Amino acid sequence: MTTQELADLIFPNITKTIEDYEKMYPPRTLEENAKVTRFAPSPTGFMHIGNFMSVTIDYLLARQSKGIFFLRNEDTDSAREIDGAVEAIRHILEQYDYIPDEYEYRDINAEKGLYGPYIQSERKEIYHTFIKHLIAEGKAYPCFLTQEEMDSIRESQSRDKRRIGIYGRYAKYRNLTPDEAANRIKNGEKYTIRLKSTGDFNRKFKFNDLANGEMEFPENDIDIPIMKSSNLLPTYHFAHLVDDHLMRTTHVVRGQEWISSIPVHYELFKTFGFKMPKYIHTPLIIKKDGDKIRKISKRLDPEARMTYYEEKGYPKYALIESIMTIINSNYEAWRENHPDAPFTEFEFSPKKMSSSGALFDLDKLDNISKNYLSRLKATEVFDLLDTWSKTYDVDFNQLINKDKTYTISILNIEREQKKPRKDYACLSQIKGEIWYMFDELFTDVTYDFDEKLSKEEINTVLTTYFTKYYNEQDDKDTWFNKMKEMTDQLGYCSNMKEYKENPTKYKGSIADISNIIRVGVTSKSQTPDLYIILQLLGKEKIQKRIDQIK
RNA sequence: GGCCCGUUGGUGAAGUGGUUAACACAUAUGCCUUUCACGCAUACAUUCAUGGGUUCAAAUCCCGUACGGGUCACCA
Repeated sequence: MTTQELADLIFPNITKTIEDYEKMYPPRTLEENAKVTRFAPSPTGFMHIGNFMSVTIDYLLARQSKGIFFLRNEDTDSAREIDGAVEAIRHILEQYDYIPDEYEYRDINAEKGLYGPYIQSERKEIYHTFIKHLIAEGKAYPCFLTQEEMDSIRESQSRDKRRIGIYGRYAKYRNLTPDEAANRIKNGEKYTIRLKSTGDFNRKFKFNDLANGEMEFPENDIDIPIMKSSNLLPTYHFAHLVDDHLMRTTHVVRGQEWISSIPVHYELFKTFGFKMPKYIHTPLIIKKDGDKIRKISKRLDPEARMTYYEEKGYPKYALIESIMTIINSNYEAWRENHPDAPFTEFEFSPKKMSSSGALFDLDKLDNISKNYLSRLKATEVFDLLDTWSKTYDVDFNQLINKDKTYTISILNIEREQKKPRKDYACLSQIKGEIWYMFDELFTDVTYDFDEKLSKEEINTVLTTYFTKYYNEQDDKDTWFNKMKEMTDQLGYCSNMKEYKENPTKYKGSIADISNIIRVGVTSKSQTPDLYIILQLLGKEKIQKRIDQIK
């Protein structure tokens, strides 16, 4: 029996050839230097911050070069597949406007692009064609090692401090004759297909990673599995080879944890004589855990999941800006000079990417987000808040919509000016900043009056002010002059400089007076401008609150 | 244990043989101010993990050491 006959026995229904597929998926006709990138997550969990970094780069490279950015669903591990994962990924991509040029979702049947299917489980026939070719050529073989056998090999290798893996003399079935292999298959033995590696571990080859520069690796000599016995789908390595070749990917962006499989990918591409894509291995997002440093984990670290930021209501701009500063640290300087440019105009340089792990700094995120939100118009903030609260705080959503104009004017306090306030970094923090403006939330309040003040004093100030001085129609200057007038009248000092020089001469200062009114009306000792707050609340609400104190 | 990578302040980092070791965030203090916030100002690495070497000169080049990380599945 020949290897070709063995290949026919294993894949009797495969009649196409590699050449057929080369014709079906010809090289793309794109502009010079156009990059073809892909985001290729496996539907085994929710999107995390590391994925987000990769996909941001994918998107950026494709957009900047007038290339193609496509989405591929790497669902070859049926056992670990999680319901809803594909939807979650789609949701995130839509949220950040990273819309793939080519994609397909099983449920919506919307196929775009000529290089599909983009779902690996639907590409079985393609993979089998490539594997069949390899077997026919004697470059791959069925392996009948059982799990137990492999476990014991690994154990003994580890005990003897040898390299771990199925290679050399451990590759027990690599030299089986086609007849012997055929017999076992006919007997119904389970098998996996392994690459018959021709590499030499003692030989080195150079590899250039766009982010990390030149690296040297020993050649791969491990007979890695390329097709699983369980579902007859390829392993990641083999699917990467076939898909990125046939889909004509030019740039593969993935996490640094993949660097160690470069020798395998190098051999795979060499075996077929395909040109390798360029690789950008992104820094791992790390986390300090006590004095341990580790890769950030979806299970352990809530901030690793992209949904964390959605729940908190961070604007997408802030996330993109934050991740961009990690991707290229000169991004911040660029942003300073181009405050309004879309991030896709930034010239990304893989070389400038850090090759050690980076911590995703939540303080930095807050700062970026605060700055961004502070520059928006009140109506824009309202829209964001409205959308967010519809999902994450329904009661609050109803409240802010009860009197939309009122809510917007609250959000507009000290906004749309040269030095706008920066009170909140995310939408979920807004309620905590403005709740006291709503009577519905102004229940069971604890007043933050200065402990040194007597009840009588508070009462005096409040009644004096609201019976003798307060007038809703006053403009800001008149209002403040009246405040001063009352301050002096009550034995306080309306001039701060003077008060600071002789604090004992007075009962207190205009700051104390203001604060009594402030607390009386809002319960808080720290709020934005008092005048605006009084204006917005209006006479009726204020009166109610003053009565409530007494 | 093998292979690969890394180590500049609390964080992201600039820096590629001669700099007072940028910048941003965080922190602290002060100023401004009716509170808070904003803004402004100042402070924060005597030193670039460490030992040695090359050099007139090293964070920058070379070697060793230590430490840290990634990876070694029919998982991606």
